[in-house]
Amino acid sequence: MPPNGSSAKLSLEVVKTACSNCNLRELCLPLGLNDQELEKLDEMVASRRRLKRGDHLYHAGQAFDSIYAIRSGFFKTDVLIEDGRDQVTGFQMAGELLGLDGIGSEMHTCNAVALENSEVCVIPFSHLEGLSREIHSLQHHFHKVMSREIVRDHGVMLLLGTMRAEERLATFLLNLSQRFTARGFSPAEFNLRMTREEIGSYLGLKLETVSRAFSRFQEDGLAAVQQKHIRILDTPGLKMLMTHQRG
Amino acid sequence: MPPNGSSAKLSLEVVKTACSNCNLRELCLPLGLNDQELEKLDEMVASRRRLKRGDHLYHAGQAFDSIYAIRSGFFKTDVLIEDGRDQVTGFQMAGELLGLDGIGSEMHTCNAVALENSEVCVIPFSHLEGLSREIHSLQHHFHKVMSREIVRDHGVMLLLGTMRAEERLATFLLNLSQRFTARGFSPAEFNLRMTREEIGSYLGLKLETVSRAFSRFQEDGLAAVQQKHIRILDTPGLKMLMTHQRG
DNA sequence: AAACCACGTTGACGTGGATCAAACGCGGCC
DNA sequence: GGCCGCGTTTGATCCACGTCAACGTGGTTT
Repeated sequence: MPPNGSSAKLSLEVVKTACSNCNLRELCLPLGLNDQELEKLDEMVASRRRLKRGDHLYHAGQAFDSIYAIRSGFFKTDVLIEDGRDQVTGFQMAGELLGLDGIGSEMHTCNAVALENSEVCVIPFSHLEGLSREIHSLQHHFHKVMSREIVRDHGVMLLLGTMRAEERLATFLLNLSQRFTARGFSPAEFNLRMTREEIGSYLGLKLETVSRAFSRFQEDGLAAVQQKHIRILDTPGLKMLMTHQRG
Repeated sequence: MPPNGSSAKLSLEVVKTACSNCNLRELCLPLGLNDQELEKLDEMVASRRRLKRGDHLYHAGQAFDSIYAIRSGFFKTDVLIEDGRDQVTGFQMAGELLGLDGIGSEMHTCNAVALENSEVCVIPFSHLEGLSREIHSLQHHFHKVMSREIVRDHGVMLLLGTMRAEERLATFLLNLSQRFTARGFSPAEFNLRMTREEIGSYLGLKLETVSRAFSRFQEDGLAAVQQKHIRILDTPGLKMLMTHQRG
């Protein structure tokens, strides 16, 4: 069984799985709410949606009316322009929100694609705005989530604007590791859900460069890489790569 | 007198210049509010702050409690990390908001620096959250503003991840042009407030590359460039550069 | 007006990553 | 089991941009 393979084991529970008994509530929107607030939140979550690997949760251009909380699975978001250029803007995992990009223009501005079989909670945005007028802590937490998304994007801009290939990949691996850890998985060992090309698109590199950087990590004893299976061997070494270097 | 030179002429008006009679209200937070809602907004804007060229509005690490609406002037925001790397994450002009990055962690995560003498409205964030619980349209508009910031960042990621130097610069110029236009200035002629190095940092290029790209635009008749003064001569040509090309 | 200084331009050269190309590994499917 | 096809690895070559260096320019100081 793969370290954090959430793909297998179809859960049979058709039971009411609401925010109040969701084990992601400390990572997701409910954070900081009390019991009765949580109950209100339960009512807001309109429905669930299951997606198979490769399915689109939404497309760029599609009308926006809900945001989505990932219950399980793994997604990428990407933007593409006429001439065929394509940029992966992020990879999202359980507990994270999708669709915030659509609020501003009332339509989605990127594509969200499941990279493995996944399930999301559908949160009609007007309900969220309504409820966050009632529940201060929900309002505040939602603002924090949006703000953090902006900060995350700034981090990616820093990466794309100033880092060299291996620094980018090291940063990427450490970020994944940290997020897996927060979800109770191994910090050191995991399976990538995305291809080299998708990693490359996210990091502003070509797939060959990503592959070579992985090989280099392997040579240098920083990580054991076998296709999509990653084992981080030297976290401090990767951190060094990420921050240091230059000059 | 430069086309849109807001630098000179210190206005002596100490008059009450509130949102309700601010000529930026269609670009800024008040958008879509009715008269009585606007009055409430007036009360929320706690104070003004004037900054001279080079002054910091806030520093990374500083405690967050307010966001800022630019009344006049021009800013940059940048993040920098230990090893000296530095990424300009945006340039902001009148009517735009600064400080959204600070909500998530209760402290600012980037530096905001005035690139010319500027004035901002100080908006205590708790007041904004309070008022947006009362005024639905304010709440919704604020969410839109944050969302658009995310979308803008995705655009920059696309630029940094996939474009070549001249495409980046063309995109940058057209974006500035469009924003100046929205503020009633000439779409074709303006003065840059930032140095080549700052442009380069924003676009993920070195200052020499920026300079060369400007020279190339000059040669190709796309724009007349004289130090900081820019005159766009061939907007369609720049658009072509921006989107097309590749392959 | 001379001297200074920050910023910008231009040239020569080096290099990291892109591109092109070939082979390999692995899972899916008859 | 053997074939097929996608994803990955690896090598050889190329080129856009970075680096280093010299010089130009416009604005400010004295």
